[in-house]
Amino acid sequence: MNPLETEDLELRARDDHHASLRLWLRLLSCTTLVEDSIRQQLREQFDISLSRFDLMAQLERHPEGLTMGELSRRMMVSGGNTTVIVDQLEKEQLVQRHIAAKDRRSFRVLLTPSGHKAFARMASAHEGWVVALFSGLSERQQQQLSNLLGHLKTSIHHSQSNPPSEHA
Amino acid sequence: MNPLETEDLELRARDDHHASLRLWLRLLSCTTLVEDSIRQQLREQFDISLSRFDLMAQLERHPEGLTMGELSRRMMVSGGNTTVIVDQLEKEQLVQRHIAAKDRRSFRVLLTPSGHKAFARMASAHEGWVVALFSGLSERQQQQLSNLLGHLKTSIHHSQSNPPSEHA
DNA sequence: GAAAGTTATTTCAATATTGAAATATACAAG
DNA sequence: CTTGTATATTTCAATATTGAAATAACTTTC
Repeated sequence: MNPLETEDLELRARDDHHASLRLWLRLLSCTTLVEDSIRQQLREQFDISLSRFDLMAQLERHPEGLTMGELSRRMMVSGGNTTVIVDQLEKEQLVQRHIAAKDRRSFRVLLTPSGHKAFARMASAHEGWVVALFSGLSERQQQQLSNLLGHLKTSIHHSQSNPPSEHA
Repeated sequence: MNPLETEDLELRARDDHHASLRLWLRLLSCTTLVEDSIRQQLREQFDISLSRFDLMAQLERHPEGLTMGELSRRMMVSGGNTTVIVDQLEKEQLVQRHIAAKDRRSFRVLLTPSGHKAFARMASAHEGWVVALFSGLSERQQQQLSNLLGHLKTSIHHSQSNPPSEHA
């Protein structure tokens, strides 16, 4: 390989790096835009935090309930944080800790009937906001975006469980 | 329009909604994965927070310096937060508040020489992590993803300055 | 050149989040 | 049974972030 080719490759590589970096900044800024908008709407219209809404959304999808650990993992937050949020929601009787007979270390967290009702009201508005925020993309573009993000997610998960060796 | 057609449209609409929701959750989860990974690496290898790194990155790109307001807007965080971060970095002499003769309300924040040096070291490692995290996507896929996110970002910004009227 | 309004930053109190240590229960091996 | 180890949750202190009020400097208008 002659010097010129080497230089070309290095330039290419450097450009790729900058491209990945730009891509990451763009990804971050889109997420922040959407997240801030939703957070603000939830606060204004329902006086609820995004975390609490998210936790209720997880429970809605799992009528059989979830343990604290499952909730933490799904929401990608610490266990300590999950405890706080569940405590708050339980105080307002929107969720309930349901002790399992089997294993007294853990329990399932469930939506109460009133939690279910409250969530239904919010979820419909929430869905509308999300649809509106993404409506600048066609259905086809959204599908593409979703596919690409799916790839990305899988590959990150995979690389984290099988980290590349440092040498060779 | 007969009942069947109505039902079809409603189903289509509902599916689209769920599609946008799923897309949003996927976007969020990719961002969280990347962000947590970078945050952890920065902490482990350089003992610095992501916020502080981000602020220095903004300054690196603007050798002429940025005002507090510009920094807040670019980093999409509150002014109060920016003050705290600049205070910390200034205490460690990585940045400097440079008073402008013109307008004594504001000033430009600049990287100091040692800040510049420290950032250069970190930036190169950081770029490597980002490249690795996105390496599951081909160059072409990254380009596509970047384009789609660019559209999304623009359309959200546009819709927020020109909010759709509620009726008609 | 005051008064009124605007812009830039900081301060402060409230809230959110993490990560580590503490607690409690379960399970497995001897 | 008891000891050791693993798992599930909570507590707690430290850190991060926001948003509103306070402060200071500038600009416009009369």
